[in-house]
Amino acid sequence: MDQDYKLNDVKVSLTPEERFEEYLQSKGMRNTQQRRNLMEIVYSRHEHFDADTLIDQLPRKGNTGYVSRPTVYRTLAEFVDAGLLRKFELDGRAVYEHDYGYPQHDHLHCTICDELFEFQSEELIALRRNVAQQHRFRVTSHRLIISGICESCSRTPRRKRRKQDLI
Amino acid sequence: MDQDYKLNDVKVSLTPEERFEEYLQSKGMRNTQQRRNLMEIVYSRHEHFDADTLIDQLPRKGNTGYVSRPTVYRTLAEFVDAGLLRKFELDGRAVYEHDYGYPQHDHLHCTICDELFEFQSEELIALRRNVAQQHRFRVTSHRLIISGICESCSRTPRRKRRKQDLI
DNA sequence: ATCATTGCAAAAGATTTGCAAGGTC
DNA sequence: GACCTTGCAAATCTTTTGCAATGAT
Repeated sequence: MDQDYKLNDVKVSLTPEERFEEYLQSKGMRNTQQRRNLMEIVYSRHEHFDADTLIDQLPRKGNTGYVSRPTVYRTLAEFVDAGLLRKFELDGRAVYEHDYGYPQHDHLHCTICDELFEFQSEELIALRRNVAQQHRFRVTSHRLIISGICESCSRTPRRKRRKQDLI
Repeated sequence: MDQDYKLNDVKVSLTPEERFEEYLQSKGMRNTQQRRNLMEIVYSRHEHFDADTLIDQLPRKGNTGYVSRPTVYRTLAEFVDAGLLRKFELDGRAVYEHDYGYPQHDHLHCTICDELFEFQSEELIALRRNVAQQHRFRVTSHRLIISGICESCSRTPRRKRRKQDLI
């Protein structure tokens, strides 16, 4: 919670909590216990996650800190809207990652262990601008995922960590 | 149905029908009327489509040429497996496009009219190779979607053609 | 005749919604 | 106190599956 919200050349003046607070105020929304609980878990580590992973990290029903499934989905959408999280689709499910205070990047996706690795490329930004210009297209964002097999899985094949396997 | 299955520098010797026939034979599978029906519709035009769009183009239940929803899904998976179609996800639903006989390309996605525009970029291939090399990653494929607003929608804003709107 | 394939009905998985009860400003 | 938010239950949307009947070779 006391992390430094700078990474590489991206600097930000507000913590994610502060920024969310601003967002809520500007929308006439309220900062509830559930939203604070989720904020804390989401920012406790810098990793890609989906709704179910997040729910698994929450206290179970009946315990303090519990947040219901619909509220998790609703709050994730708010985090995205507030610019705190970025959302994308992988194999038909939604994946979230930190956006606020983190530089633009893309992903390598290992189809064996299901891990996501980040990389940055300025050439991609140039490419994107060129393509858009040729098509007279006004770009708002892009998503590049390179799929394959990561170094570790090339050496020591591991089984894919999948939802079904956890039952 | 009598198209020329060459585009740019990609040449193929078999029609999609022939290639699918080969695939079926090699797998001990049978060429049924349903599969032929779907093949014909899928190759009647070169456009991106999803399962529902395809089903909408089929005759309704009770008419000749009808194919049930489960069979449509099963057959699309076979087309992908046979290398005839490529599949990707957009806004949580599966989108298909011609693969066999068509060159590798990526997409611009207009978030207003929901249209997909294709583009090719050799720099992207080089970029992909470089990134993979740096991460000792063995690439099998990639997917780049640039989102924004197309030329036509910048001039004459149109409403998004969405499933819900058709009811 | 054998065995793949189909259509039906139902299930499954992820996400969303209506609404009454409760919480925040 | 006004009204935003929550949790529940149920709905939705897309895709998948079990299975008996049908069809292809």
